[in-house]
Amino acid sequence: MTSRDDLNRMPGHLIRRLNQRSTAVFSERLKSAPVELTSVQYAALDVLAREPGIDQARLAALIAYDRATIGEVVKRLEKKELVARQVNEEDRRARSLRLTAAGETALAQVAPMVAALQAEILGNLDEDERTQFMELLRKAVEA
Amino acid sequence: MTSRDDLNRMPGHLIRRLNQRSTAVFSERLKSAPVELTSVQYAALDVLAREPGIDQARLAALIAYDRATIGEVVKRLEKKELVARQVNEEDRRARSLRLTAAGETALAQVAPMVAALQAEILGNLDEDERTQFMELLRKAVEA
DNA sequence: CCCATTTAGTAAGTGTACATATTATAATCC
DNA sequence: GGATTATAATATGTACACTTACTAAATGGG
Repeated sequence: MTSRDDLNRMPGHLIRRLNQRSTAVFSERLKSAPVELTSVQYAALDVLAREPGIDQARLAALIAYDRATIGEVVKRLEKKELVARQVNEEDRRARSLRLTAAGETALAQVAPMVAALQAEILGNLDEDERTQFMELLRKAVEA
Repeated sequence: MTSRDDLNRMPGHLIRRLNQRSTAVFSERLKSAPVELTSVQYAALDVLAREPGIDQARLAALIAYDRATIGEVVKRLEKKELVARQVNEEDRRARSLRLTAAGETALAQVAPMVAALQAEILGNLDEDERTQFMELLRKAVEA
């Protein structure tokens, strides 16, 4: 007999499925938010609140994306008027990024929802398992 | 002081980063393959080898994707002549899918590479941790 | 048998995600 | 200080990934 279910023993496949679940939970919960955001958009806002004035390259590095993707994400956030972008006069290649007032408000409203939904992503695990899993996850992702 | 590093304590963020690592390892290793495949394309070939003749809806269900995405993936595999698609005469809405000879060959060549790269995805974990992690991952993803 | 519902696939639209190339600007080296 | 090199952003192209809407075909109930 050939081995059944090979795919479901592969880390790559299971990781993809968990990520899928993660984004599904995120967008489902965010539907009831005053401002609808994707998880990437949320991550960007979160970082910009902590480090106002950084440019797109630094933002990309901080949330672990390539610059091209972040360029698109920022463009959409700018369109929604949650982020303002201006040429950095010290380095005219760079665009300095900041939250707008609406961006600050949106982040404040959404942050608790995002925090709350995290447990649901790992809803099949109990408290202990979740802690354990997070520890291993952190280690697996380390530089 | 505000809490530093919130993002890096969130399952969602870490899961995304691990998935990112997973796909990066996959495409990096597959560059030296005789046929270059994405991880989704590989998953599709793998399932079709086990269950020849299934339609796109069933394929989508087995690898946990939506039908629209699988439609695109299959279209590309058909273009590469790795998969053949024909109208199911018992249900003319459905398209019956099979590997071509080239598809069988490609899968046979690539399967060992894919199996080998899985450990690398969790390369930051030791043997024990990997086992543990896989157990929790499986549980987290369960229906 | 006929209509309502369901289902398979496709189409259209949005949003990542990344590689590669190009442009503008900055920094460095000779 | 002019050429070389590096970097920020944008542009282009490919491949997911999902939602909603649509078409065609099958099914189930009355």
